[in-house]
Amino acid sequence: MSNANHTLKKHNLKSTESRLIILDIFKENTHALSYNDIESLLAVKLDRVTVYRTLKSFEENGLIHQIYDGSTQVKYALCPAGSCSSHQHKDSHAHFRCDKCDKTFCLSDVVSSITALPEGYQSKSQSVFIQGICKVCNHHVN
Amino acid sequence: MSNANHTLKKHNLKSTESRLIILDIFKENTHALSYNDIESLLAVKLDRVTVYRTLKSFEENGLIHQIYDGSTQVKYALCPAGSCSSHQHKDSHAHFRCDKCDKTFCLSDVVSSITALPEGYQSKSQSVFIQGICKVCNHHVN
DNA sequence: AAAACAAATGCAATAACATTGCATTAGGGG
DNA sequence: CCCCTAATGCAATGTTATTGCATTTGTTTT
Repeated sequence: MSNANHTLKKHNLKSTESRLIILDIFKENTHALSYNDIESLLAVKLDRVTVYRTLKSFEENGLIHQIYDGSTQVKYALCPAGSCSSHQHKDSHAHFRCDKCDKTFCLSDVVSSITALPEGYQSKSQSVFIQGICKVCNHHVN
Repeated sequence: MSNANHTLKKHNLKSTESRLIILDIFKENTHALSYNDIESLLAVKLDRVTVYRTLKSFEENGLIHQIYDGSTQVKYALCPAGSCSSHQHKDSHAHFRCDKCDKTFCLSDVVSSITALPEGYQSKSQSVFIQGICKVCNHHVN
């Protein structure tokens, strides 16, 4: 059984062609993907609805998480292995958006801490969003 | 000259009826507002396009900033006095979304710090997004 | 205070993104 | 290999946001 196949099973997802294709796309791309990104990376055309529903099922089963990075479309990225379940997403790692290439990355190792919240507020989760220049763009200095 | 009038002038915005109405709505609401929120708070009906364009002009002139809080619509909130210009938004304060009432607030005093970024990444700005229970909802304990 | 000009507004049309219902197909347990 | 359920694809529709253009309004100049 293929690796991707196994991943789907592990997350209680029936292994279908569309899901394998989309999962593959995520595994081959280190940055977060919007619906449009995925569509343009598809070798075979899949129906729009199928893609949206696949993303939804992946998300509900803890395989990917949503990222709001200020672009008009929601983006998705693979959850760090074992960190998310169908019940709760713990995508509390940092997200980094590059001002040059506009790509958004998960930085799993970056953690944040905050000063105390005002009286009365209670925090359940927090996440940091960083903007700057990514590794790749920093090396392509013009 | 009214206070709101003065605020508009200060941000190089022509003082018009629509702008005064919308600015007023922001001043009366401490949480971030989406287009729909604003529409339903309007006493007088304004054209959708006018509202969107007003928000755009406010944002371009440093009066409000956008917030992406995971809801389907972009939200807007007043910028902390004097912190933003037409050239750059410094909305690096924390944003807090309440799980109960679904409102999103700016917490200007909450600051965050992060651990070092991976080699090659360079940060220009960062912001924290916190989810939890807000002040008001914490007091309405059922 | 009125004319003149530029910017803001409102309407209609359309674009961009996302979801629903339903008939058909395919995965996988038995 | 059959059968049942879940996944898929199509068509239709919903939601959010933007554009072009004619008209109106705010402000500057005289």
